[in-house]
Amino acid sequence: MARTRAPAAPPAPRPALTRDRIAAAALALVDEAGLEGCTMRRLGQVLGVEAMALYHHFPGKGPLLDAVMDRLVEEIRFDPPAAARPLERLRTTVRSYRGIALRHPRAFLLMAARRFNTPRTFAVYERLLANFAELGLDAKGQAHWFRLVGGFASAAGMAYAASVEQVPDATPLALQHAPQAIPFPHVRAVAPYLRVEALEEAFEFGLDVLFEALASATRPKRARR
Amino acid sequence: MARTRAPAAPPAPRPALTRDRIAAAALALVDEAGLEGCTMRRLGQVLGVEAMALYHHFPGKGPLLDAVMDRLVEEIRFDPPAAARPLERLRTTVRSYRGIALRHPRAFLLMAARRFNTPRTFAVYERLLANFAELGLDAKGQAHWFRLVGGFASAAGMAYAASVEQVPDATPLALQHAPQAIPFPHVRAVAPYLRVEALEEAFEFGLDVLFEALASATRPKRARR
DNA sequence: ACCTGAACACCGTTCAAGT
DNA sequence: ACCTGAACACCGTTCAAGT
Repeated sequence: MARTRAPAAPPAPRPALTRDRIAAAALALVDEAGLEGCTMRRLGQVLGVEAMALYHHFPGKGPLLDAVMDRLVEEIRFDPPAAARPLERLRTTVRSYRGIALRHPRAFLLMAARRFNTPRTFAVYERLLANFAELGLDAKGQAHWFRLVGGFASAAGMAYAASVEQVPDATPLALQHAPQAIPFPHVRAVAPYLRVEALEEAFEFGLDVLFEALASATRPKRARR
Repeated sequence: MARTRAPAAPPAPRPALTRDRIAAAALALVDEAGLEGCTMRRLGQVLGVEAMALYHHFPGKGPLLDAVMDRLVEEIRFDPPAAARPLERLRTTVRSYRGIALRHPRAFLLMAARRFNTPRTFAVYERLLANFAELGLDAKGQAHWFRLVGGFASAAGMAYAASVEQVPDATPLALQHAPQAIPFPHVRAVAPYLRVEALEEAFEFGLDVLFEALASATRPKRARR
């Protein structure tokens, strides 16, 4: 019965339970076990505490997931204005947003499916929209380009997540494993370029198209020099 | 105890349980109760059967959700080649894909997060890629433009779904309900154009940008006339 | 204030049994 | 072949109780 670990020492003076420690453990658990594997009970177990203890720091699982998102958006990179031109800084930011999917493929769904609802995530919106504003876009233009560029980056992250994720209920993926068996000629021909190894290039292609269009939409019409 | 409905009649000669009837009921249940509300037990109840009976038609919930996706992709519109030019037919198809979110906001997440894995969904890929091929794109170009245009449409559908969906664990949405309280000037200025009422225009804006770029990328270089 | 333990109302799925 | 009923191993969350 007795576990061999820590024989007689005081029962592990575990660090105090805080919102930050809980959110960090939750993200780690999602990374390891997936969103459906991150349960209040397992999370409590990881933290050496009963599941119910978590409810003293978060009113429920929803707000806890919001805190996980707060941690994810911290990985978005905003270069200082002096670092490069507005368009190039924006490109860095968009790349880093999609890059979250590479490090947290199982958590990225939160970014794509949950609303941004916390002050931290709103601050991210603020910096991002400020960057669009720097390009000379008015409020409507900022919204439109944000939806276009942000939507594409979000979908690109999801595409990566879906490609590497072995969700338990997924049926076998012919596209990835047996392309020669596909009875559709176009799909068969394109399959190599839809594989996970090709996602990086496809993302950069899309970025180039979008930023070229954005550059030409925001370039001053006269005084072109 | 006795229910008033159907007093003494034979116990409702319910139609035979088939994969199609189950999938249709599942989609209706998702539309009504959301993805998390569509449980095997409730679905059985809707169909007048024990939950376990469903396992005789589907090996599990994953394949059942694949069947729901099969029903969703049936709503994607492919106009016949005679109807319009390839670019305009493609635009119709992309619009109709994002339109699924308008009719099935709670089910659309399946399209964005689950892999296409059934013959029916592969047939959709085939018709879509064939349309890209008509534009003169090679296999890699088809893949890249599919990722770009399809990703944008997918994200646009998700944006709509997230805007209308009252997920139970969502924290109050300041952006939608109390924009004047937002302490971020850019967010506050742009908020009106991010609301659900503005999504249609933002989607059409994105479509215009993408299709203009696609048109210029596939336009024959010489013989421009 | 912070955590526990038992309980409630659920899940998806397995398995043996019915017809 | 098709469906049922009981059971298993889970969920998120409530509530009363401990310290």
